Amino acid sequence: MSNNSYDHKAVEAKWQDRWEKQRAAEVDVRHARDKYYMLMMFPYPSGDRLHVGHGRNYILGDALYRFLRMNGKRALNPMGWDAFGLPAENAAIQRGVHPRDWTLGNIKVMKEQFRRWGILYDWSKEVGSCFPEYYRWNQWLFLRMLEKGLAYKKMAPVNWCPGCRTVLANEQVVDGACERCGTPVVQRDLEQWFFRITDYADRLLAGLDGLEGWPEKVKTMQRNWIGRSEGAEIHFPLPSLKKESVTVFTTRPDTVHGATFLVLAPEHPLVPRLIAGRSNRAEIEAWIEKVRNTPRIEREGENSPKEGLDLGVKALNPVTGEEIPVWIANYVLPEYGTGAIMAVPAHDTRDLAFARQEGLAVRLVYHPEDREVDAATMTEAVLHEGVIRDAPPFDGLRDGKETIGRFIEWLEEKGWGKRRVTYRLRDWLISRQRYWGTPIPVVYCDKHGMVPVPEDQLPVELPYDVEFTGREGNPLSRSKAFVETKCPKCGAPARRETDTMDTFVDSSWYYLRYLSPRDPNRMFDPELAKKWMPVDQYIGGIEHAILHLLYARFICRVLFDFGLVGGEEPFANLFNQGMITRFSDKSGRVEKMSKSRGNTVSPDELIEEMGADTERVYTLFIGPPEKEAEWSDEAVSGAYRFLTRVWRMLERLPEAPPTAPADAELERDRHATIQRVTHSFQRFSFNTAVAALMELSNSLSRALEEKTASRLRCEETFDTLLQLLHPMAPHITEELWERRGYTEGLLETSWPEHDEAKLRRDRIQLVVQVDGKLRDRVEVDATADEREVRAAVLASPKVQEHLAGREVAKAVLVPGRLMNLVTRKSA
RNA sequence: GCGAAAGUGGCGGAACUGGUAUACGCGCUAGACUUAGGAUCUAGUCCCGAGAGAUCGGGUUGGGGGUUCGAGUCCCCCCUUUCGCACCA
Repeated sequence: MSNNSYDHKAVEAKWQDRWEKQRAAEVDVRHARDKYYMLMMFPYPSGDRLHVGHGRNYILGDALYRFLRMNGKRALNPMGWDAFGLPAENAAIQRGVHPRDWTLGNIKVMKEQFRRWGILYDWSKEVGSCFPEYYRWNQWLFLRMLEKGLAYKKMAPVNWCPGCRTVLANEQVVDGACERCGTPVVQRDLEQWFFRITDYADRLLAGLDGLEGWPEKVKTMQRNWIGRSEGAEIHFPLPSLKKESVTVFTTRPDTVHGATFLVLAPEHPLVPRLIAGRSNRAEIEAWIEKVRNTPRIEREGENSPKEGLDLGVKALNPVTGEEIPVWIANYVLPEYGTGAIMAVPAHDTRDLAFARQEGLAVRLVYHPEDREVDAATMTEAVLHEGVIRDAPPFDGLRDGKETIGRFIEWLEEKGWGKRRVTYRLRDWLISRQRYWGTPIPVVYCDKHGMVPVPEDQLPVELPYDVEFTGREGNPLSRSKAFVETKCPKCGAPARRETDTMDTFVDSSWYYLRYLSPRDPNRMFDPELAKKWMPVDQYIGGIEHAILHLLYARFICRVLFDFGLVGGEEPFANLFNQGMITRFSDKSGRVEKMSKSRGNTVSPDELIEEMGADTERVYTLFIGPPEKEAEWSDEAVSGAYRFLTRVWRMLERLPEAPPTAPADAELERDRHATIQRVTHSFQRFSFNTAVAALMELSNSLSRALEEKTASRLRCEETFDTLLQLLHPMAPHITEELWERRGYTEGLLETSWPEHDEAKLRRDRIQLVVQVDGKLRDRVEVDATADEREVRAAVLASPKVQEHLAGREVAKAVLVPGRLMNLVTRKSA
């Protein structure tokens, strides 16, 4: 590196090496003077090559980390791997590589990429969810939750491929068929494990209000996902089943007398009994089976037709005493509410559509004393047709919630129903019929049934020696060595559970493990957790807005209830960076950068050609980080040119004269830039920070060119430029800093502070407006009072010209900025 | 349909609490240095009109209205785009 041209390859290799050797980011969590906990999302080491779009997340985080470091915060910035998952198992089936080897290989590749981006992680805290030292604590957590009734088993449908005789993930089902063999997929009920997240629905909802450091967007998405709705459940007796009744949930109990039929989900538990003696039973069952096997996406789709069958059974509307038909239909979902609805066609568009289609009665509910029927609550179509109009038997029905509340009380008095809140949120299904995940630590014994694995027998390790065919179910269930075990209670031969856990279990508590990654005795250290939690800054993609972030909030509350963490919320501040897009030749559109769309840019080639610093600066400069940004191949060179100019400036510094007239001007620019860049960093506005630094570089370049600043001033400005630029372009700045003769690295320097006094000018430019229009600029003393300013303004010939003799009715002075003369008499 | 965010030059985008709209960069144009350059440097670059010229006048932040001395920014209506959710009873 003896020559003077900018050899980015040599510079970057040198500093990446040095940071690695110095282990530049390590923090002793026990002695951290200045707690600041940063978190990048827990990446999945997929086999796909990383592209520059992925880089945005990490580059942004690293810029922030370096900024914090220079501001005296020894931030904790760990990285680890969400290493379990489906792609590893697919790779094993397709390429015969063991999931573990495949995953470890990918981790290596990704770490190397991080190194080449110049990103500093605290690798002494590295964790990987596929290692027994990590996943044993998933198992431990599971056992604790089982103990508290937060983990339980129930029947739930899975996608089943009869061809491969195996369970498929939703993404493996293409157009209702198995992606591998093309056999139509059917729904099959299996007993599966769940976490009772619905018990925490209200707390998860309430907690969102306190999360001031989260984007509104994400909070709204979580609120909608939880989907709390208030209403009532109402019982409709079934005369044919004696004491049984159908319980429905409704948000509009006040319309119950308009209920002209009931609709049950085909999966509703009462259905088999209702059709027990019927002649067309077989026909109905076949139809139910067909609906059940309709892929969920299709069944829930907006445009899929409503289909239903009359069960030929009657139910009693408790309020009207009328007998109404009971139907089953595909548009009623078993998971929501009670899996049954009262259909009020006059007040619900879906019920109306169905009633029309099937020729069912429509009854409008209104009160005789209401002059106008509440049109908003009623389907418009009803108004145009003859329908039965009926007054409710209860005279409290008017507008609004209060009425509904009183109505529910009335229902409760009569014993016909009661208040109820339901959630869209369902319990978290954690069972996966897969090999590559955390084994669920329970054993089945003929005598004792399901027996939890005792804590001292953890971890239940995944066997390595397993065969991957993609057929005949879970590979784990074919491993004799794994399945065959002894009952922990009686020692009799028993079978292990072969379901493994959803990887969202792994990622819902990893931030706690970073604090004591090698602790063999505990999931994490509660003392350290209390000290470091919540995470101060979490950075990641919007794609995790709901599932991951909701599960992590849930598990944090569970751990809080266990007394292991000090707060219910894991992440105080959340930042979601936008995606990088690029024009795709395939589709002819600008789209999210991805391998399948063929519009990726490889960091390898870019780094080879222009360097990691160029990629970093461009990525930060491209636009506001929370928004999407379109990658432009040409614009990248702007960042490269900027860095080259900075590089060349070093050898131009000696050209500056010992003393110079406009010293103060450059000094003001320097301080203004410090202020702007610092402020930009605090707002995550990296694009404007880069712009400000380009401006300072331009100013310095001009000063050198025109010899208007002294040598010392130029050197000082250059040094500041290097410091401010360091978080974005760490390699080149460290190299130049060293060449400037400093022995201490830039990371160890403290972030420059601006001096208000240096920003002040003796004379300032003031904008002059006449009736709000810009007419002139005048120079006045910075200390001038209103009278003096006014005198200076009126002295301007241009102003006089535009006043054209009119009288000034009012003069508005914005100190330091402008004066507006208002004439406004005749106008 | 419901919810959220956003519309500024040829392009990506600046403009902190209302106060010089278009910073910075890309692209483009002209010139310089070059055997050459997709290298580098210099100058110019929102639109319309006037002027040889420095300059001068007018207009412009999706459209319309309002508040204000003053609106890209605040309020109301409309249009468009993007994202999220959805047979949720």
